[in-house]
Amino acid sequence: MTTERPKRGRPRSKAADAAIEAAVIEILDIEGFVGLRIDDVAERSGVSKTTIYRRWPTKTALVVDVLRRLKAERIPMPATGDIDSDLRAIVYDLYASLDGTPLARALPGLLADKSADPELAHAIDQLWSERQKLVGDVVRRGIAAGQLRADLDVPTVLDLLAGPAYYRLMVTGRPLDRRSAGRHADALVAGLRDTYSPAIATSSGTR
Amino acid sequence: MTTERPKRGRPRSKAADAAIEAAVIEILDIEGFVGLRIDDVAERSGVSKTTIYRRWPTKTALVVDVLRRLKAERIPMPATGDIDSDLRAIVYDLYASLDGTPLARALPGLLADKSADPELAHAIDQLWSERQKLVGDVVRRGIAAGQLRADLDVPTVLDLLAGPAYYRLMVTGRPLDRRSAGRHADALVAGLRDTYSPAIATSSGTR
Amino acid sequence: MTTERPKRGRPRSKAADAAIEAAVIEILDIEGFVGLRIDDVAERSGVSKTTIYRRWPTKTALVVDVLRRLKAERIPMPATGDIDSDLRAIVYDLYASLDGTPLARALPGLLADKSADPELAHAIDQLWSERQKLVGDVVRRGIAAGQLRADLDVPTVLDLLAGPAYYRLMVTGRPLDRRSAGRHADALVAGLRDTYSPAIATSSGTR
Amino acid sequence: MTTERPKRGRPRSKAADAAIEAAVIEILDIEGFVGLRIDDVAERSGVSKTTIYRRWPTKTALVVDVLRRLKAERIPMPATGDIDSDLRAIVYDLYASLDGTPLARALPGLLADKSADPELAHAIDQLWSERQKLVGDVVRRGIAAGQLRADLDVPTVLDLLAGPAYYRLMVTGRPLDRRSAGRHADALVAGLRDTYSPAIATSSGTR
DNA sequence: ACATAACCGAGACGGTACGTCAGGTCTTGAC
DNA sequence: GTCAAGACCTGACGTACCGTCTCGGTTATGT
Repeated sequence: MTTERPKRGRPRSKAADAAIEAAVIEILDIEGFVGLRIDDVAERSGVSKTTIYRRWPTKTALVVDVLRRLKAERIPMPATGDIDSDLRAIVYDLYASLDGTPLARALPGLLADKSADPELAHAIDQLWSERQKLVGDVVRRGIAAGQLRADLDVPTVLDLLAGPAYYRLMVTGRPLDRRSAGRHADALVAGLRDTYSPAIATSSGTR
Repeated sequence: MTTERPKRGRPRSKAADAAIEAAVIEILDIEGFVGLRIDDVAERSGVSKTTIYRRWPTKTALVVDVLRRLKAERIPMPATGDIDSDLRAIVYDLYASLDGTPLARALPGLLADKSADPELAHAIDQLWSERQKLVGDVVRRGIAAGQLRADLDVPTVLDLLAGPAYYRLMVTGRPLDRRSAGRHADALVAGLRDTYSPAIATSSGTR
Repeated sequence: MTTERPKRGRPRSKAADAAIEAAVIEILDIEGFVGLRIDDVAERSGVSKTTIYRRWPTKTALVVDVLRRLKAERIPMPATGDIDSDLRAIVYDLYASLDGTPLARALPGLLADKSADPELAHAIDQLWSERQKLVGDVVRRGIAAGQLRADLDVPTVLDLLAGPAYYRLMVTGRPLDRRSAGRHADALVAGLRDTYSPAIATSSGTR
Repeated sequence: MTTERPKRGRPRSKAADAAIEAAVIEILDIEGFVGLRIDDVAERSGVSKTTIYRRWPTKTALVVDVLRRLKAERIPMPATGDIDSDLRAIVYDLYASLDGTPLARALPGLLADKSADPELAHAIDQLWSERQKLVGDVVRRGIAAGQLRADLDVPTVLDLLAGPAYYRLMVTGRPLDRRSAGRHADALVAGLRDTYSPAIATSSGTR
């Protein structure tokens, strides 16, 4: 129960929200974040610039919020307990979320402003926070259960899991398809696993 | 011999070049790429905007070129043949080059425009190309020599080596100090190595 | 009897009218017409913008109407028949109505829009029409009675009587106090009077 | 010799000045001051908005300056010494300057902002200052020479001379043609003159 | 020696987008 | 049907930064 305030005055148009969101996504897909102009969003969505600025103080805030809502729709990440398949699922999921999605089109531009804008930094961090927490739990459990190497710490593993994807997206520009996701997952998962017994099983059984 | 043209007229001031470069680096450090204004570069360097634009067609080209020259100063990467220490050296070197350097301050902004500007994309790629080639050779040799797992391919390893650093730089914003470089190197090198004998050596000897 | 229709629904609040009028006058006094914002009128009067716009189609119409009502309160101009004192009374009255009154604060702004807005033009003209008619009668009688120079026509006299006051109000900005009203009246009345006998009386008797 | 400064940098385009001025005058004539939009001035003159704003901080300043330059072109007012014809010339000249001229189209709008903007007020006052001084001299001499009534003071006469014209321009909207100028001049000049001998000449000779 | 050509500093210029503001309309729930 | 609240559209404003252009003036070389 979030207070359910009486709601006086004309309520904000939900249609406007939807139209704006749609327009942002479309333009993002065509022009990317840098090429996205608020005037264009206004025109394409049929909503006035005033209305956009009433809801979001700046272009950046608008895009972040649209992305946040998209993110929210995603189904929760399955955690089976099998460290191998869980890590693979995490990697595949990450790649899918960055392959041709609005997020992928917007990220480079957003991250460019991040260091200069603390509020933006926080907002962006929020985008992953939830998921990162879940992934962290999986990793922690894996270490505790002896499925992952004991010399690993959680933040390091998170960096290793996510890094390559963002690197491709922003630096090399190479595709983030399932195939490359598979390669990264293979190499990482094999390397992170505890190497005593599973390593032998791997060397014979994997691939 | 690059033609050695007759050189009529007043030669371009070398001092201007130096002053511009210095100004760009300073401003980059304070403001980052997005906040860097060429009017400011002109004022700070004591060089006129005209002169700047005579040499570089655009702000982006200027910054890329400054970075390129910085990069060129770096000593060549040592390749000892010992895959373990070579990979570690590569990782440490990468982290050092992204920790508080002008490159680090400029990268997010440059990458933001990359997808929309093919020329910029090419210029940025040039920045690493040489080094990437060297790293590729090391990895290739490691695989051929059986020091690295046989199921790895070169591009994948490059992504794994470089990804985490860029991820930290641009996404999480966490520091890229030697400590974290060490953690990443540890985890990666252990995982990438062929797991038969070296794995045992590692499990007992590392750290 | 204009039928007095049955009046369905909630009757319009008379209190709202009063509050709006008061707010307009106050704001006019502080900000003038240009600086008067209807949002401010709404807030200050405690009446909603909806209500204001239900009654007046535009900011200009609102202000004109408020002025009209103020004007209506003024006591009718005394016409004694003595051309001298009548003209003086007219001038004094005019000056008083423009010295620090809401009308004075609003006029420059209203007149600015006048030429572009016929309806406004008409509404403003209405503000004086009645009084102008009375003044016209006085002048006409004065001419007919030989008290005023025979070569004068009514519109010219009206311009001469009123012009200086508006000129001060809008152009020079000098005060419209009784003192200056007296000076103008003296000069005008003396000049307009028939010059045969009264002129001699004046030259000896005035001041 | 006003130092003739060395003039560094690209000089301001005189063509731009001319084009802007012309555009302002044209638009003023069609739309009046209120309807004049900087964007339109830019488009019509072929000069960018930036350039306009570089020279004048605001629309008002622009218009005032254009008017000032127009005013400057006017030939100096002839002062013959014959009070009668001098005053008539003054009145005719004033009417001509307000009949269908850019000044006339701009004035109501400018005066509307005058009371709220001290800088504007000063700028507007400057527009007449010179001429007012000359007229003042004529009046002063007339009084000293006994040609004008001794009970008159200069400011009052200035108000009487100018007032009716502005009143017509802004309040009644009636035309300011030569005919009405003549009527006002007749009435005023006759009234202001010393009434002993000239009055008789006038009553028989005028018209 | 002196003309020529390219440079340089200063600063105006055109263009594109930004974010803001005020007027006037419309929509909701309450009365 | 009116009211308060507040969202909404329109159209203009003034600002910021980019990259270009135009001056007057400065070096170098080449005849």
